[in-house]
Amino acid sequence: MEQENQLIEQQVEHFRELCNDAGMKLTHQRLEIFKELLEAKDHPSAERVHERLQDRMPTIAIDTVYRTLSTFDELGLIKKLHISNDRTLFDFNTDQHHHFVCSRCKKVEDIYWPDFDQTSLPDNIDKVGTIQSRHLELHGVCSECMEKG
Amino acid sequence: MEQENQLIEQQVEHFRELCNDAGMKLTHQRLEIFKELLEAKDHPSAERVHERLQDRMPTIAIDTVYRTLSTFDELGLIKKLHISNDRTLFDFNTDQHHHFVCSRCKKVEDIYWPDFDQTSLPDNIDKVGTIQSRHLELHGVCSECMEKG
DNA sequence: TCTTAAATAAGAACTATTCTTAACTGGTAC
DNA sequence: GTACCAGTTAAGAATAGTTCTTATTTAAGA
Repeated sequence: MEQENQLIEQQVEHFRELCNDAGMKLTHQRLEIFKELLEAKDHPSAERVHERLQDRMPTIAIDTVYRTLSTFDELGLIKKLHISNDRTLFDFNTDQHHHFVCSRCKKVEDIYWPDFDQTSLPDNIDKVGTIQSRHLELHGVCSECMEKG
Repeated sequence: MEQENQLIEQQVEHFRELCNDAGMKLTHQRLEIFKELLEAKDHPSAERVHERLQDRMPTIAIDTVYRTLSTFDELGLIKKLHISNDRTLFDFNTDQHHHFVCSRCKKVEDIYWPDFDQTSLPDNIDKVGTIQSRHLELHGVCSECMEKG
């Protein structure tokens, strides 16, 4: 518990610096959203994040959540996911990884595949442009849904 | 020209069978949208498809375009693309391929990478679920945008 | 030609997201 | 500590892509 608090304090300090470097105010709202994403292990929508903040910040506006998540995305703290077009999901895992999407329950799971990350792209890719990132989306049926038949 | 017409006639015949097999009426609207997608080499939105049909079918409703494209998606004739979350794009290329997305001009280009298509997925992927398809998204800056500086 | 279930047009409705505006606040200068 | 100000927020209106509702039309089989 001591260690955990210390770890969080470190992260908050890191966030404080980030805000400072970006010339951005460290607001209560931004800090709480930042703390929330430290704990999230899934890929929530903005609405879901807003819901989770209700206990601590009952008056925070959904607009603020959208705005803050977009800001964090620009800072590289998180990534927007465009899996289905009805809502944007947010990924708080900044390690290089990919995604599995269950076509039944719509669950999204992180996939690590370092071997693939290191393979070089097709030769003729230069003609297309300069590649900055690669993201693989695997679609199928997750184990839980498979068991349910 | 003779050959071209013949080729289109074959495709239309193929479409007629598809409708028949699916127990679906071959309507004027569906046929025109099908013909349109035979020629499209890009990744248009539903609105864009609707625009392109204006000459031939000035009274077709945007709703019909959305409905028909969804139907075609379910039939496997086309694929919905969720690149950015502000609009769904449609991919009329049914060959196995991937996509490059330019972060500046937002252009989407098809990428073929058969070697990757044949590599087996990570060993522990079975734990996650049964994989049915893979789709790679490469992000970067396209050659045209690079030249512009 | 008749019948009927399916499909369409038109526009209303819906929903995720962004915008507008007035009030508020973090950070800095005094 | 206090005052100031640019940046931020809350609230709700506005926007835009997409889907729904309903009356009308049509493809396809009898």
